[in-house]
Amino acid sequence: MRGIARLARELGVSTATVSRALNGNPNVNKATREKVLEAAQRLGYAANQAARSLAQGVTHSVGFMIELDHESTTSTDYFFMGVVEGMQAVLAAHGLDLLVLPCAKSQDNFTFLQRFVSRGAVDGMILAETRRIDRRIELMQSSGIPFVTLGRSDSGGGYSWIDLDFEGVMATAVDRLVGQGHRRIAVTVPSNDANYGTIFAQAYQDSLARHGLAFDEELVFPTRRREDDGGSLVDGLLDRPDPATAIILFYEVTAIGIYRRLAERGLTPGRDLSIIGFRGEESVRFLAPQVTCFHMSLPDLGTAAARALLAQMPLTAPAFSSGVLQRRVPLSLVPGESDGPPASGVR
Amino acid sequence: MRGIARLARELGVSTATVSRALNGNPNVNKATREKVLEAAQRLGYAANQAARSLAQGVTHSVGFMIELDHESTTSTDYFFMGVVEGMQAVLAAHGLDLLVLPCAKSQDNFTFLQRFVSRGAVDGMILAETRRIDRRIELMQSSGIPFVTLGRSDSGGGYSWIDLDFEGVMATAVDRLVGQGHRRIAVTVPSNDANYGTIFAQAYQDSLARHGLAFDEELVFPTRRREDDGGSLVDGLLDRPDPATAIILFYEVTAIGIYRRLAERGLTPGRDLSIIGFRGEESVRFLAPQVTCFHMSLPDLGTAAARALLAQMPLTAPAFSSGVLQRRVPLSLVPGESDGPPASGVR
DNA sequence: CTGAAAGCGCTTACAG
DNA sequence: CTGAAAGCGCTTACAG
Repeated sequence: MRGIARLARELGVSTATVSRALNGNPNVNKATREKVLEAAQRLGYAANQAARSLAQGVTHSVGFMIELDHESTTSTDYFFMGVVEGMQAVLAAHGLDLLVLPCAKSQDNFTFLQRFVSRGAVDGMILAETRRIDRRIELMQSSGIPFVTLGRSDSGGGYSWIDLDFEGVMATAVDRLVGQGHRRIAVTVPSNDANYGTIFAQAYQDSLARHGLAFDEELVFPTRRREDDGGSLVDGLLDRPDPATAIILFYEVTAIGIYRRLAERGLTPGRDLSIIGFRGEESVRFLAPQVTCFHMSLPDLGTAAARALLAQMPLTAPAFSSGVLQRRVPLSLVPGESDGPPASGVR
Repeated sequence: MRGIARLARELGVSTATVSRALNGNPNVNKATREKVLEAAQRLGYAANQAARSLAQGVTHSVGFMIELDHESTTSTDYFFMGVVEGMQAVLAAHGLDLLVLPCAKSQDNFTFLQRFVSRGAVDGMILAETRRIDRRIELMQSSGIPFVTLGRSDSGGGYSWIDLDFEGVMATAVDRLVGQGHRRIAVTVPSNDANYGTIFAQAYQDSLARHGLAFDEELVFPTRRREDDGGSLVDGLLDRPDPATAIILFYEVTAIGIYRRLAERGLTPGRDLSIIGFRGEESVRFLAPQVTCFHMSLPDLGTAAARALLAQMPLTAPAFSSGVLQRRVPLSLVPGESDGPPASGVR
C-alpha cells in the first residue's frame, strides 16, 4: 500500500480525511488536520500529481510555449527568461506551476501545442512569438483551454493578448527624429516570421506618412538578432544619392556593429548618423555615445500576461476584472547621445 | 462519455483496443489500428495525460529546474536556453517532454524540487547551479527518480553530473599567461553561492602553485554577471605596489567594463593588462582587441546532460552505456589579442 | 487479435 | 466532522 492509503492507515483515519486535511477543506477537526499535516510533512508525502489531476479535472499548472531557434537562444538579446520571472511570481501566488515548454524550431509548433492541449496537460497556456496568421490561436479557442498570447495575430479574433506598443515606440522615435530635422529615416526589421516584424514595419510607414515623408523600401533592412548584422548596412545607408541620416533599430544589439562600421569610416553616431534603438539592453548600455532607446520591464510583461490568463481561468477569474484583455504595453524613451540634428543641417 | 470511451464506442471496439492501437502495441489487427489512428487524428484525440500517467506509472516527461534571479535572467550572459536547446532535442527523440521548471530565487529551492518529485510529476530531473553543499542531491537520491546535475557538488557522492572543465580552463589560462611572462595574475570569481565559483577559485590557486607563484587573496575579485562590474576593479588591480599584469575573468562580459576603464586611463588591453575570458560570448565578440577566451557549445552541454539522464531511466537505459556518468566538458582556447607579454617586460 | 474487468491514487458527493 | 464508495480516464494482465 502506498500514497495516501498508507498515510491514512498509519494515522488510523480514512483516505478521505487525509485528502481533506491536505487540501485545506474546512470540514476537518483541527486536531485531525494537524496530525495529518505533521505526518505528511515528516514522511515527505505529497498527493500524486496524476491521480490528483485525474480526480479533480485540473492540473494546477500553466504552460508557456517558447520556440527554440539557435539564433535567439544564444543571442545576448534573448529576453524570455526575464518575462518568465514575472509570470512565475504571479502564477505561484495563485498556486499554479509554470511549465516552460520549449519547442524546437525544427518541429511543427502546431502539433507540439496540440499534444499538450489535447492531453489536458495544462490548465492554461501562454503562447509567444505569434505569427500574423497563427493556427495555434484557433486551436486554443476550440480546445476551450484559457490562453493568452505574447503578441498579436490576425487569427482568432477576440482573444486575450499582451504585446509591446510598437506603434507608440515608432511614433515617438520618428517624431523625435523629424523634430531634429531628419527626413531620410531608415529602419531595421526582424528577419523572422513573427508578427511583430510586420507591425513594426507598418508603424514605420504610418509614422512617416503622418509627417508627409515618402516611404522608401530601400531604407528597410531586415536584420537578425546579431551584433554584426548592424555593420553591413551602414555603407548601403550612406553611400547613395540621398543618404539616410537616421536609423531606427528593432534589435538594439545591432547598434554595436553600426558603431564599429561608423568608427571605421571616421564617422560619429549621433552626428553623422542618428540612431534610436528599440529595447534598451544591457549589452548596448556601454556604448559611447549612449544609444537613445526605449525602456521596458521584462518581468512586468510576464506579470501582465499571467494576470490576463488568470482572469480567464475558472478558479481565479472571480478575483480579476473580467473578460478579454488586449493590451499594448507602453515603453518609455530613454534619451541618449546617439541622435541629434543631421550633420548636413538640412531642415 | 468522453475520451477513449467515446472514441471506442464510435468505432465499435473496446477501449482496450483503442489504447493498444494508439500505443503501438503489436497485437492489433492492421485494419483496426488504421481505423483507430485515423479517427484519433480526425477528432484530435490524445490520451489524457493524467489518466495515462496514473495507469502507466510514468509521465514521459523530464524536468529541468532552473533558478530565476533577476541578475541572471536579464543578463546578456544568460546561457541556459542554449543548453535547453540540446536537451530538448535529445529528449524529444526518445519521446520525452522537457518541462523547464523555473524556481524563483525568493523561494526555497529544496521545497520547490520536493513538490515536483514527491508528486511524481516527472520521470527524471536535471538540476542546475549546484551548490557545494546541496541538499537537493540527497533528496533526489532518496526519491529514486533518475537525475543528473549541471555542476558538481560535495553532496551525495556517486551520482551523475556534467560540468565544465574549470580546472582545464584555468590551467590553460595560467600556463599561457605565465608563458608570456606574467607573475602577478588576478582572477574574478562569481559572487553567488554556486559551486562553480569555489571550483574556479580553487583551480586558480592550484594553477598558481604549479608554477610556484604565490597566492594573493587581494587579486581575487568577486563579480556579478554585469558589464560594469569589470571597470571598478581595474584601479585596484593596477594602483598598488606590485600591480597585477593579467586577469582571468569568470564572466567574460565584465571585459567590457575593463576595456572602458583602461581606455579612460589611456591603457591598452593586451599590453598594459592581459585579459583572458572564460566563456566566449556574443556580447564580447566585438571588443577590440578581441578577447582571448574559451569556447564551448551550449547545446552540446544540454545534449550531454540529457544523455546522462536517459542512461539512468528504465525505458531508455538499455540503449546507453550503463551507470553513473561524471564528466567535465572541455573548452577550447580561442586566442585573441587581449593578452601578451607584460608591458614592463618582467620575466 | 479482442474484450471485460481490475487497478493506478487520488477527490468528492453522499450518508451518517 | 468522518467514512464507504463511486468515479476520474486511462492501461494491462487475463481469458478467450
